[in-house]
Amino acid sequence: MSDLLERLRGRGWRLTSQRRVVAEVLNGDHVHLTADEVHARAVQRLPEISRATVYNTLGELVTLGEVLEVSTDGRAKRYDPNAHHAHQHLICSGCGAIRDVHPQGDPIAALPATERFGFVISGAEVTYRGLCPDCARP
Amino acid sequence: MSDLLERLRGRGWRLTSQRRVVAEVLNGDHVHLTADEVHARAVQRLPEISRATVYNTLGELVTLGEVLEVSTDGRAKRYDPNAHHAHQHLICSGCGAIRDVHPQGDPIAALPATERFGFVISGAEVTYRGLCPDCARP
DNA sequence: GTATTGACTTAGACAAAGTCCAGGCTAGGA
DNA sequence: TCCTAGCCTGGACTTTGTCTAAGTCAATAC
Repeated sequence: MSDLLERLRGRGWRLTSQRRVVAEVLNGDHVHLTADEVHARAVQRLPEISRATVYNTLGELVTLGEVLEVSTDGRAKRYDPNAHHAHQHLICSGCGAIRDVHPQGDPIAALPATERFGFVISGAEVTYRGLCPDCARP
Repeated sequence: MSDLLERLRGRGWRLTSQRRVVAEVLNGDHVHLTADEVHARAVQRLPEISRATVYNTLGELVTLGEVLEVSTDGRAKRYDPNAHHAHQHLICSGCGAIRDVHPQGDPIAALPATERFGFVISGAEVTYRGLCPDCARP
């Protein structure tokens, strides 16, 4: 946690109370929060923090590769602090619950050269969809 | 094309001029249009068609499994009429271009039972990211 | 400890994407 | 031809995110 903040300071980040709070919220017990959810939790610790600052900070963390942006449903983006461990997502079509999962093999390897159309491929994101045990119950 | 409309009529769909136009636009030469782009093209054929109708019709086509919704960048959703052929997407991080690609193997098979957490998995969506030949040029 | 300064933050306006609603219209069956 | 449930429209509204001008403050230098 303060690892993260120290790392960012080393990269020229100013260490403000707002950024500290956003980082703390992301590393709390809830993962995959939306920007608005991050803001709501941040406000509890720092009542005057603005929405714009939360958006800015999240955007910077994504740019710096410290946080992953996950587009689950085309609505609000979600932010995943677990960016340093390769993983994919499993989403419940019923209730929207998200779990981190670790499939076997590298999805990029599954794409033959003839299907790459000359692109330089930098990453692959896999989203599994299904019903969680609660939503699948009859 | 009229295959599609006949199929939908068989499912109890009313065949209105608005729905016909939306289906025609989707099957035109551009794939992966946003809802707004679909609307813009539909208006050229049927000037009084409303945005709400385009959104409703696209939503119904997605529900019926005739069209795929693709969330490329967390902004506008895009609609892919090629829903009956399993495929994934390759997106250029530079210009946003999208190509349909066909990876080898089934991504669902790559997810071991221990990583499914009791979910009933219904599908997997793979998004490859990279730079297209034009954007990769120095 | 104080001064300085440029990066950071704020409030609020704005924009884009999508949804909802009341009222009018119409495709398809009788 | 008539009827009616389902469909469409325009416009207001919501949600998510961005931008801007003015004020604030962390880090550095003195």
